[in-house]
Amino acid sequence: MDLSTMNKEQLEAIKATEGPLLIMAGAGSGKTRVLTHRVAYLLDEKQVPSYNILAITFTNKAAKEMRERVDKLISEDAAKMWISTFHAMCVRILRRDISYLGYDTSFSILDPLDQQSVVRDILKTRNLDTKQHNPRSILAVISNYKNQLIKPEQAVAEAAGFQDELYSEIYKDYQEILYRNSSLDFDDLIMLTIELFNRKPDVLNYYQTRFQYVHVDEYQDTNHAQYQLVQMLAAKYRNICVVGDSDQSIYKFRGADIQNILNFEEDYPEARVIKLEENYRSTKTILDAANAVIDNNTERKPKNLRSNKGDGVKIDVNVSFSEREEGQRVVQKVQELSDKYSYGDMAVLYRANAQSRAVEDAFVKSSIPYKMVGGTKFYSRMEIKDLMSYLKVIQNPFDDISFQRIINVPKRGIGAKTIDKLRAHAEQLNSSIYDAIRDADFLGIPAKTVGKLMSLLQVLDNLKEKSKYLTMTELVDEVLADTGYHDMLSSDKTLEARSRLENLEEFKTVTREFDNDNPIADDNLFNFLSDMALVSDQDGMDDNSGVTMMTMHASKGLEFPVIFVVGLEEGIFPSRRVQFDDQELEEERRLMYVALTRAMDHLILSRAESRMLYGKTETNMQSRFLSEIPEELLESAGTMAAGFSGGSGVTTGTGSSFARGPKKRSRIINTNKTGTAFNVGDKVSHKAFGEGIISQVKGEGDNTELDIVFKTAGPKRLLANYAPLEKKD
DNA sequence: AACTCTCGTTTTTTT
DNA sequence: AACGAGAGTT
Repeated sequence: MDLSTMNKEQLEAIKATEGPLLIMAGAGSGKTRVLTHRVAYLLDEKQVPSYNILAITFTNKAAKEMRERVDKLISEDAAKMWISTFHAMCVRILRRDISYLGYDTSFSILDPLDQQSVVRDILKTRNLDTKQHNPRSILAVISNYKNQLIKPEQAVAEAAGFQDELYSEIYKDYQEILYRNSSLDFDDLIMLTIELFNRKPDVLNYYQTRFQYVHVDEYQDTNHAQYQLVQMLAAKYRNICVVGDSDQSIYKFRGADIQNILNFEEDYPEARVIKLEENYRSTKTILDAANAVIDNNTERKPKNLRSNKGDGVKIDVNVSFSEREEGQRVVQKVQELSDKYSYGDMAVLYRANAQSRAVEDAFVKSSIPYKMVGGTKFYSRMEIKDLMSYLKVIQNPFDDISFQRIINVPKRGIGAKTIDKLRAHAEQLNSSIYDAIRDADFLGIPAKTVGKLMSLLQVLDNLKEKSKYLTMTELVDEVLADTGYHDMLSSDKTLEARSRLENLEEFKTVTREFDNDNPIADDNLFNFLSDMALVSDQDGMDDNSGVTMMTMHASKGLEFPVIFVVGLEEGIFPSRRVQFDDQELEEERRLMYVALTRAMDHLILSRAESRMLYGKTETNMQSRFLSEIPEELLESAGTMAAGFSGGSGVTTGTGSSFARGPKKRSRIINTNKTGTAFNVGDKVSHKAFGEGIISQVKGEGDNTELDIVFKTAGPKRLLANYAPLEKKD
């Protein structure tokens, strides 16, 4: 193994194999390289059996990459080493021993949509309104409990106040339902692994003994439960190496606790701390900008990240009139740079997925190949969810959540009433819908429907048999054929149905890949489902062919020669919701820091003066983050109106005709829609509400809101732009 | 039971 | 603007 290219600190980190070690790795400081070499060093130089090594990452991608890179470095095969995500690791552990906790080993893993339907069900049975109690926020509370390792009983006991009491009760219901369905959500995977370890010390001891060397990547992103899990695993040998950068902590919203990394030295007083501060990725200009921005955070340990490269070129800043023009500017720049860089060398980053639209449109129009990471998720498409539900039910018949999804898809004439009866019966039996169907005869379900249910059961049982000897690809085909799902879509000639069929076809590339890696075994289906549950849309498509589009969050850990950051506007980034919360604001700033430090050579920042987002046009000032970059690092031409906090004089790129063309067009579209002007006192008539009088006019242009008192329908607030209104004289 | 339409909500980020 | 839940209709 060649360590000659390592700098002093890197080398130190690689060789400090014994005892606790904290590697504070700044962006682009060769963190992954150090980690992989460290593992390789353990294997090759220290002769540690691969069996004794554990490395935990947050994404599948990181895990995969790490394994590949380690494999390249070492002489022997390291198949027995565990390199996996927290969640995949826990699935593996639970799969062996979850029966100690009373769960079935063929448990399903719920995705967020499934979770929602469980919560909705609970709200329904409790006669609660989903409008007053938002399922998503309830799930956030539940997730919080689990991250804090608080069990339902404890949550209920400690609840104070009406909402706490209610939500903790819902948590309890939720957890019971999951248990009955042999289903776990993501947070359960961690929480239950810890519970397993607590209840079965010998199981814990097995893993403690096995994993003599524990590594955790992105340690700043661990939540309390994950932290706890790591502590347990490393308690015996205390050979724990954590790597992270507190400036890149951007997942607080899902429970990440930055204190985990900040307190490492207290947790392990004997710990060594090594700082990697030499950046090999970005030009000095880019790094200076990133450092200047992050320097505005008060709650941070100062760090001195040095560039290893030259100054490079200045940072481009574009100010556009609209988000459409912003997209066109990106395209223009992409084309400019495309003789020097391939499309795969470039990435466009944005704060929220909703912003991707305008950029995507521009790419489509100019036929520039692109790929989007995340966003409208492939795996949450209806047809994919349906197929997965079939597979889940075949694997785990107790999974009522999936069963209810597919029981009448395609339409089999099994309606809400029948399902209600089955559910009630299943509850009485303390069993599943699948089982309840066997008693359908006695439940007052019409004979015709009973027949349908029976034949469905037959089909599923058959498929279960088939699953034992078919490849996943074959099984998917059989499922689609036997259940009538394929026929349902192919007989429907709409464009939508056709695209759904295409998606299912696309899905088979995933199964094919799985089949290639996995010879047929008894538990093929289980393994496939486990993999799938933990796979995100970010994984897979590794092709290097187009410009990458993704959220800044998704970009963490990646690097590109050319990076675009769009939507640098107050209210967008930083997001409106955090503008007045200092802590949240610092988290956003770290996100900006992450985004900037993804770039190697070129950084192009842009903002739009007005933006149509979520159905309305808004005008925003320049993002404070943009203003925080020293002017001398920016490429400017011409002058524009000042931005946030006095503005640093950031300007348009060219002020050329390019900027004006779309400007006009957008304006025309806006005025066309608005049409008539409305004033207080005007009499109007509305398609549905009838006659009324305008009592107030708020906002302007697209945003004009009208308060109207209707004769019969009473007072309403309407958007002038969209309401079917006619002015009367 | 299936379909259609309307209404209201949503929009941060995700393993 | 887009989407989904729920109500109302056939």
